[in-house]
Amino acid sequence: MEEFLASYNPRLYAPVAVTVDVVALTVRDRRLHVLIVERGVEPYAGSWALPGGFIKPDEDLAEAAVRELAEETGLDTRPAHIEQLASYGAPARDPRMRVVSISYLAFAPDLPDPRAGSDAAAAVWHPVDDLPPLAFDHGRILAEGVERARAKLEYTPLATAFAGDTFTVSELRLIYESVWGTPLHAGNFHRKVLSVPGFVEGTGETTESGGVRGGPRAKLYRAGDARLLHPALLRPSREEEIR
Amino acid sequence: MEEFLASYNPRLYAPVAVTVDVVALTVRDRRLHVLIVERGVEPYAGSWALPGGFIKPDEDLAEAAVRELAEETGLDTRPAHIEQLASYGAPARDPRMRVVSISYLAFAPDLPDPRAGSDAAAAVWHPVDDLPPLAFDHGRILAEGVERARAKLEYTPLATAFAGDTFTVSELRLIYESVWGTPLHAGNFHRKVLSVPGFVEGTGETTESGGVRGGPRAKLYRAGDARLLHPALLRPSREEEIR
DNA sequence: CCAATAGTGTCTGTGAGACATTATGTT
DNA sequence: AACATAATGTCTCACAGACACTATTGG
Repeated sequence: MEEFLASYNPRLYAPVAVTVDVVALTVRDRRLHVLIVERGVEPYAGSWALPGGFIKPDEDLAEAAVRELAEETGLDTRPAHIEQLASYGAPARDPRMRVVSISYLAFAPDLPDPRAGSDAAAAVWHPVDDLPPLAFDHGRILAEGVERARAKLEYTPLATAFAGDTFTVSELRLIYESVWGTPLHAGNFHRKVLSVPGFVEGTGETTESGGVRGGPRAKLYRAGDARLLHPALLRPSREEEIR
Repeated sequence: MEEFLASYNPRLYAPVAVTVDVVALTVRDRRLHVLIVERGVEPYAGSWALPGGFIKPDEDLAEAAVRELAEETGLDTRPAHIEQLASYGAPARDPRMRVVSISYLAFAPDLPDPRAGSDAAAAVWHPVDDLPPLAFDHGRILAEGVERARAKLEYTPLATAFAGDTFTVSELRLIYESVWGTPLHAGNFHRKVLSVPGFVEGTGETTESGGVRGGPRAKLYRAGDARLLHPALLRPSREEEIR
C-alpha cells in the first residue's frame, strides 16, 4: 500500500475541478423564488447564475454548499433544509477547464434581501417563473431543482421548511400553492393536513387577529415529527407528464 | 475573458480526482443481486467493491459509468436503464487523494455471469441481502442504490428493465417481490398491473407451456409507453420508515 | 386425480375531491 | 351589514386489499 501511494501521481490525470452550486428556494409574496447572483468575475461576468464555487481541500460537499451560499449572499441563516440534487460533468460545461459540479437544493423561509458577497456583483431572490438566462448549465440545474422541490412536497413534510417556526394551515396551503403553481381546495387541504400523522402538531395558540379581510383567528401549528407523509399529499393530476 | 483564461492556473487548486461507481442490479433466482468486483489493485486490493473508476478527459459522467461497467465485468450488453444516483466527496473517503465519486444506478435483466476485466480480479452477481464488506464507502452507496431502486418501482415502470423483451405478469410480480423482499397478492397484482395505463401492453402471444408445476399458459406482455405509473403501485405499508 | 398457476369477480375500508355549512372575524 | 376566512360535515367515486372462484395446465 505504501509503495502504491509513493508511485501514484495525481498529476498524470487530466486536472478536474469540483464545484458546488446551490438552488436555494423560498416563497415570497405567493410566488416561488430562487436565489441568484450576478457574477462579478469571468467567465460569464455580468450574467446571472446560481451561487456556488470550488470546494476546499478539507471540506465535505454539503459543507461547501452551505459556505458558498453564505459567502455569496451574505445570509447568515442556515437554510431550513439542504439536500444533494445531482451532478453535472459534461466536458465543455465550463470554458476554463473540466469542472464537475455537485448541485444542492435548499429550502428557506422568507428571509431578508441578500447582499452581494465574494465574487458576486449582486444577489437577489427572483421568481422562478420569470427568469433571466443563467450562466453555464444553471438553467437546467435550476429546473431540476424546482421539479425536485415540487415532488418532495408530495411525500415529505418539507413544506414546513418554507414556513416560520409556527404557521397556520392557510399559510401552509399558500406554500403548496406557490411551489406547485396550482390553487388547492382550502377545506379539503385543511382536513388532509391534520389527518396525516406527524405532519403538524398544534401549539394551542392562535393568530393575534383574523385575516386582513376578516375571518376567525387561525390555530397555530409547528412541524411534526414525520419524515414522510403517509398517505402522500399528491398534486392535482398531471396527465401530460405520465407518458 | 482571454486574459482570465491566461491567468487561471488549475494547479493552484488542490488536486481532486473524479470517479464513477456503478450499482448494477438484476434479479436472479428470485433474489435481488448486485454486480461487485474483487479489486486487483491498491487500495483495497482483494476487497470487494462496486465497479467504477476515474473519468476520462472528454467523457461525460454517464458515459464513464457505462464504460467502467463494461470494462470491469466483460458485459457487452448495455444495462436496460441507467441513472445518476448521488455523489460522495468526504475528504478522506479515498486514502490516495481527494476523490469525489459520482454513483450510478443500473438495472439489467438476468445476464450471463460476468468475467473479471481491467483492474478486477473477479466479478460476480451477488445477493444484496448477504454481502461481504465493501471497499471505500461502497456499502453506503449500495444501500442508497437499493433503496432508490425499491422506491422507483413504485412510481415508474422500471421493473420491466429487469425483465426480457416480453414477460408474463407473474414474472413481473416476481421482480417486484424480489426487489422489495415482500410477497405480493398474485390476483390483486395482476389486476393492478393491467389497470395502470401504459404500464404493459399485450403481445397477443402466450407462453409455450404452463408453469413447471402446472397451470394455464400465461399471456405475454411487453413494456408500455408510460414513464410514470398512475396510480402508483405502492409497497405494503412501512410504518417504521415514516418517523 | 391433485396441485399449482392464470385470471376474474366481489366486497369492504380508506381516502380524495366536490360541495355545503357554521362560526368568527374585519371593513 | 356584507364579506372573507377557519374549520367541519357530507356525499360520491376510485382504488387497495382480502377473499373466493373458475379455468387450465403439468405431474
